[in-house]
Amino acid sequence: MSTCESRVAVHTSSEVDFVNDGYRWRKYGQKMVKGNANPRSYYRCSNPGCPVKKHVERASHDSKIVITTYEGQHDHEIPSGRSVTHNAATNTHTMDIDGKLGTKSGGNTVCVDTGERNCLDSKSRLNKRPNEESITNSEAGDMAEFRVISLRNEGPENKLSQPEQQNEDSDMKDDSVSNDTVCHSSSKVPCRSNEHAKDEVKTTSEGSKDCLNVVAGHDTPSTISEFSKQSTSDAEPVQS
DNA sequence: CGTTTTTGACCGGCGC
DNA sequence: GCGCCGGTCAAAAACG
Repeated sequence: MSTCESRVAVHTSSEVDFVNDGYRWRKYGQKMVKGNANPRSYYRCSNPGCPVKKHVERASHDSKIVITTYEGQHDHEIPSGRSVTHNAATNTHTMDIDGKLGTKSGGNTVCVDTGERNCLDSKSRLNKRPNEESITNSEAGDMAEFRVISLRNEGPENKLSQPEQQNEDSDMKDDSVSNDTVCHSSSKVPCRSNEHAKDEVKTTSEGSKDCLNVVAGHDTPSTISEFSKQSTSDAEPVQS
């Protein structure tokens, strides 16, 4: 169980602290965590039997950055009604991203998958995990672009946030992060209100990358370095 | 009326 | 062994 858990940290630049991913979530707790003035909220998938959980918190130094950590995999489809518990307020802002490439106020989302989605494949890429891909695409209803980086950790790597900034080198050398998969996808916002958002997708390749670094740089420096690397060279295969 | 949120308490793991 | 901290539970309140 523990070995096959998947953990995905999603960094979202948004003013509301909720990322609409298409699923229904039920909040079951909220806690103040050390080193962060903002509380962390704990959600659980409302679907009966679904083990997926997620934590939502804001970056301590940048309240615009929302860090959502997903745990586990949904064993069901996205609720057709798309009756998400919260509004996808982000979407509205997200659109602005289009005109704000490179600015941190965009609506970019950075996903860092630090879990073991498939214990078996250590080096397999997205094509090997249709699941993840589909999830990312459809579930990322939240905004224009989504990037998922799967860092394969064997367990001890629970702390997504490195205490200190390490060199990307060390990061890559790290045993716990032996494999990383970059999943890059652009998704259209699911909500009706988003129907206006038509072209946010187009900025995918460059805009997100740019913002990506900005956003990520604030939070998980080391991871980020990988981001830029990966996304630059490896991000595309996913989608197309 | 059913579902979700809020919030304090409780529990287990970890470091000292 | 003790204290701290993160995560979860559960009862009550709020909401649609």
